[in-house]
Formats: sequence, C-alpha cells, structure tokens
Amino acid sequence: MNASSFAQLRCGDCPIRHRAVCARCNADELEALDAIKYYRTYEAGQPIIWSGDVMNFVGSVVSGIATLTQTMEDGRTQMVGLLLPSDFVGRPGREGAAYDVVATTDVVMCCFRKKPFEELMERTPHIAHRLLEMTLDELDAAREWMLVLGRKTAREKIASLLAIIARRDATLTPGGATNRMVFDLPLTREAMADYLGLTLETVSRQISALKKDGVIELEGKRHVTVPDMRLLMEEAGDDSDGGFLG
Amino acid sequence: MNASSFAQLRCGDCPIRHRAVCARCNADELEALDAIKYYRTYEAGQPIIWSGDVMNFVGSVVSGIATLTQTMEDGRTQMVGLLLPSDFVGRPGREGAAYDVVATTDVVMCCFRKKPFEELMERTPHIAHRLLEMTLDELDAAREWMLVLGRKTAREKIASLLAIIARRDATLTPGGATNRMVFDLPLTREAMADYLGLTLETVSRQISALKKDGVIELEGKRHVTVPDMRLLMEEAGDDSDGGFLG
DNA sequence: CCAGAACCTTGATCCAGATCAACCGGGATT
DNA sequence: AATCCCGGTTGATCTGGATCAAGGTTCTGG
Repeated sequence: MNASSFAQLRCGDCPIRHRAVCARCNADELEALDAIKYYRTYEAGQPIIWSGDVMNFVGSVVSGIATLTQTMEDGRTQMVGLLLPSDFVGRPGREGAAYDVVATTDVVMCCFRKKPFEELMERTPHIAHRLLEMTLDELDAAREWMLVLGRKTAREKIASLLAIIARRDATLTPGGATNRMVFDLPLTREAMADYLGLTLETVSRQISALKKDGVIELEGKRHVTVPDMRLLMEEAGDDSDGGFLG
Repeated sequence: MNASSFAQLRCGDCPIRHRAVCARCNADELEALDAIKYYRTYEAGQPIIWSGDVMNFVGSVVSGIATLTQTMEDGRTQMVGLLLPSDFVGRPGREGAAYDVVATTDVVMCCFRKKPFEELMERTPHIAHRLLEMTLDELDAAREWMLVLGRKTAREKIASLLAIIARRDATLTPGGATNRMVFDLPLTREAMADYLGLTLETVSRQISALKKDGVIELEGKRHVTVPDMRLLMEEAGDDSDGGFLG
C-alpha cells in the first residue's frame, strides 16, 4: 500500500474506521469532507508536527504508529500519547500544536484542511459531538496513564503497556478478544521507556523477566505472544477488565 | 456563605465564572439553565461521586476544592484531577462516573440536571463548543501532569504543584500575576502525595527543603509565601512560562 | 564479506525516594 | 487539665530503578 494508491480513495474507502467523522455522516457531508481531504505519508522517524507549530490540518492515522511527546529543556522526554490507526490528530479551534508528533513507523495520514473542517463542524453538530466524545476518551486514557506513571512498579508498567497494545491490536483484528494473543511491538525499548517514565535498560530487564516467568513469549525482539491475557492483566495490577484507551 | 443563601441566586450571580455555560449565553439560554439548576453543598471529606455511579448532573465548583482520584485494588491511589472553583464536573453524553470525586474542603456545587442540560447543549452549539474547549484544556493539563509524574524529581514535582496552585489562585485574585505570591495550601500532605505519585513523608521533606533554601516561606503548615515566582518556576524545571491547567 | 550503526541485553554499582519508626503540636473531647 | 487524634516532621534504613559499562545481534551500505 503506497501513497499513490490513495490518490483515488474516498473517505469511506480508508482501510480504517474514521472515528471522527465517517460513522454518521450523510452523503453531502462525505462529499464536503472529500473536498478538503488529502493523504500524506511520513517515513519512520520523521517529525509530523513540532510543538508550537501552526497546524493547518486535522486528521486520522490511516496506517503506522505515531507518538505524542513532551520534552524538557534538559532533554528528558515523556510520551503523552500513542497514535494508532484510526486515532485522531489535531484540535479544532486551536492554533498551535501542543506536542511533538513523530512517526515511529512509516505513517499514512488522512488529513482534512483545518479551516474548512472547522466550518463543516460548525454546521454539523454530530461531528462536534463525536469530537467531544473522542476528546473525553483521550482524557480517560491520559488519566489512566497518570495512575500507571504515578503508582505502578516497572513490571506493572510494562505489563500495562503490553496489555494496551494487545487490546488495541485486537480491536483491529477480526475475531475479537481471546486469551491467547500475538502481536508485534510497534515501539523501540527507548520509546517504551519514554512512555512509561523508565529507562530503556529497565524496560529491557522487565521484558526479560516477564519472558522468564512465562507471562509472555518472545520471537526476536519485537514479536510477542501472550499465552494468557488474564495473566498479563494481573501483572498489570489492573482491576478493570480494560476499558482503557477508550 | 451557607447553602440557604444560594436559594435565590441566579446563574449570573454565582461568585465564580461559569466557564461552561455563562460566558456567551443569551437571556433565553440563561433562563433555561436557571430552570434546571440547583445548588448542593458537601462537607470536607465527603464523597461527591463514586467511580461507577450513574451521574444525573453536571456542574461547576462554586467554592471549595474537590479531587478526582483513581484507586487500585490494593489501595494505591492516584489523583488525576484537582477541581478548583469554576472547574466543571461531569461529562455530557456519558452515563457513569469514571473516577471518585471527593470534597477536600467544604464544597458548594452549582449543578445542572444532566438530561435537560444535554438537550440544551444539543440545540445550543456554542455550549457544545465551549465544552470541547474545556475538555481539551483538561487534556492538556492531564498531559502536562504525565510529564511531571513520569520525569520530574520529587523537588520538581512539589515546585510544580505549588506553581499550579499559586497560578490558579492568581487567576481568581484581582491584581494578576506578580513575582511575590501568597496563598493557602488547600491539600493535606497526603493529598499532595497522591497528586504527585510520592509518599507523604517525601512531600513533607521536600517542602522543608524548599523552605530551608528560601524558595518558599511557611506560616503554620498551610500558609505559603513565594517571594519570587520565577525562582519557583525554575525549581519546577518548567520551560514554559506556565500555560498549564488551561 | 566486512564495517558501522541501530537496537537490545546483561552486569555492577549507586542513590532518590520508599518504608519503618518515633515524636511534635494543636484542637476537640471529657 | 488530661487524653486522644489528626496532620505533620524528622531520623534511620532499605530497595527499586537509575546510571555506568561492556558486549551481543541485526541490518545496511560499501
């Protein structure tokens, strides 16, 4: 799937569910969206947006993974969001970007020019409502993450992250949730560390420990098998059966 | 100011700026809001909402301080939000509460019955827009807090919290920001610890250290003077001049 | 095929903050 | 005015994760 193959795609043809806009849009609205839409690709490692930049688009991740990060002057960085396919980027009604957005893998974005999108939103209440819902979901995810960052041990943090990735992966895979799960880690050890408020060495050690204890199996560095999700959830110290990330 | 003195108050008479609804509402809308509004008081230490409860209202804090917290089965707790006067509580379009809300001091809430509020929102786009803006503000604050929790030292965490409280206090005090600031801590050492992902002993020690180093002055346990806010911001490791909490 | 660069793992040591414990001071209760 | 309780402080010690350091494994390009 390359950039040019998107040239003639319609919104409804995106290989992802456009959570922001497509679900309840009628034909007129889809056409209006189509007129202000374009695709853009980013290579792994490329910045998509710098904190403080003026953003002239909003959009959804079509494929690939991007991260939202904050950085202190001295270089300490904290990831504050993980963008997986179908996630929305940008904030209608806001001028500048608040965070750095970086493509972790090759990324395809479906973008809408911001001004016309806002105008469409103005006269289409259900889009505004959907956006509010999505923002509330993000807020829940952020607060869930505050618990992880503030109160969980390194091992629990790793287990929580694996659970989130496994769960998000499952929502994109037909068949739904089973106890056994297989997926590829979309992040380097360093990116995981930035997400979890740890060092990359600690991440590596804890992953090794989870492997030794049979909670996960590893093939290479990135390919993970979870023999029993319930075991992983227990390691994550998570009482909820996992509504996180919305 | 007691509960009965609110009986005849109109929305516009609240001693706080109703960030959600009042700013741009016309007379009709204010009247509609008035019809679905009531005041409610909570004593210090009382729960306002339990996580999972069905919420039948949304509203604003009029006076006092409340906290939003999450708790793990084993009792570890993390504060995920601090509600000061003018802050909004509740989520239009959502059934259950996601967090425990507890009154830290005596609290007066201005509540709107949820169903009619949602209906009003439905036909009043600018209220929906304001709500989206507020939710984005909360999201920014939550993410700012993720950086604090994940990457800052205990001393930086304390300084960050003091700066936030001082700043919020300033927005409610005529005169605006100066270098010198005086305020009362609305939280116990334990509540601060829950906010910061620390223990209460560490909070106590770091406050003593900041005092010894002249960054703050203390009168009793709660009354704080910051001789120079710039110094405090520096201790907080904060590059931004503090757009946090919205 | 080799060199270099990413990325990852593992070991040794250190230290910030947790934990355990004692104590203080003021306000409410009796 | 004795007691208790709650919130806070301070000291001693312990430890989980950071830091410093040394390889190992892939992958890419020459």
